[in-house]
Amino acid sequence: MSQTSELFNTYRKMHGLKNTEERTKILEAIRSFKGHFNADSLYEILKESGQTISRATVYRTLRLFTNSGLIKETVGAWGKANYELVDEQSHHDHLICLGCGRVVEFFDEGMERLQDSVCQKLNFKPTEHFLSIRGYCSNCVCKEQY
Amino acid sequence: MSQTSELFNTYRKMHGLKNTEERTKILEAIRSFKGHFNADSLYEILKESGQTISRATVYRTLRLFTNSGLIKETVGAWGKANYELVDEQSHHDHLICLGCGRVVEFFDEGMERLQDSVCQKLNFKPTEHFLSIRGYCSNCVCKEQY
DNA sequence: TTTCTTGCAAAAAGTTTGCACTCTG
DNA sequence: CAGAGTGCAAACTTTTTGCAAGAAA
Repeated sequence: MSQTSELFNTYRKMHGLKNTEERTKILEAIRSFKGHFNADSLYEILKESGQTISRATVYRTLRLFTNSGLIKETVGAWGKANYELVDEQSHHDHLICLGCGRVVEFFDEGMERLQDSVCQKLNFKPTEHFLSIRGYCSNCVCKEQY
Repeated sequence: MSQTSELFNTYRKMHGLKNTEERTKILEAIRSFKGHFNADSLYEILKESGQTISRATVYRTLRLFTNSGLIKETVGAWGKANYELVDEQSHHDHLICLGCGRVVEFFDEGMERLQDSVCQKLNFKPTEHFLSIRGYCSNCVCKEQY
C-alpha cells in the first residue's frame, strides 16, 4: 500500500470514518494527475474518466484529505482554493499566472545556490524553502485588463 | 503628495484614467487602515465612516490599484482575495527558524535580480513574489541534534 | 463633448448545507 | 443495525458585468 494511502487510512481510523469507492477514486485521480488542481478540475477529470462524483462529495473529500495531511492548499491565483499532493521528494517553486490561473512549477539551480549563499551570509542553516512568483504568463501578458 | 499617490497617478495618466472622489476615498481608507483587508472589510470601513461606495466600485478599484502596483494580493484566508498596501521600502523575504520560531526578515538585491532573470527566461512578467526559507538560526543550529 | 466611472441589479463563479436515501463496518 | 457517506438541489458567499445616468478632462 502506498504511503499516501496509509497516511489517510491512519487518519480515517482515528476518526471513525469509512472507506468508500468515491474516496478511493478521488485519491487515485489526484495521484495520477501530476500537478496542481482545484475542486472543479478534479470534478472534470473524474467525469472524463467516466466516474462522475458529485461536486458536493468532491468538496467534502478535499477538506477531508487536507485535514489528514494528504494534500495541501497552495498559493494560487484568484478566488479558487488550489491544492497539490503533499510530496516531500519533489521540490519546486511556483509561477502563478494572474491572467489564466495556471501554476507553472519550475526549478532553478542558480536560485537554489543563491539562497544557500544568502543563508550562509546570514548564518542560517536552511532546511526548505517556498518561493512563489505571481505575474502574467506569455499568453496573458498582452490581454492584461485596465 | 505621497509616494503611493504618485505611483497611482502615474499609472492613471498612462492609461487615460480619471481621478474620482471614490478612488481618493478608497485609497485614504486603505492607507489609514494598517494591515490586511479584503473587498468586504474595505466596503464596511467606508460605510462606517459614512462614505458608502458601491461594492462594484470597491471591487473595480481594488483591481485597478492592484494592477497599478499600489496594493498587492497576499497569501490570506479562505476563498477571499486578501490585500495589503505595497510598501517598497519594506519589501522583504522571510527566514523562519524552526528552533526558536523567530522570523527574520531579509532583503537581498541579487535574489531580486535573479528572480527577474528567471522570469525573463520563462517568458513570465512578474508582479510580486513571496519567499520563505525555513531552517535554523545561528543560535539554534547547535541545538538541532534532536 | 467625449470618454471614463459609478450604482444598481442581475448573473456568474465557487462553495456549503439540508435532506432522504444508500452503503460500510 | 447504527453511524457515515452520497447525490441532488437549494442556499450562500464572493466577485463580475451590462446598462443607463453622472462626472472628469
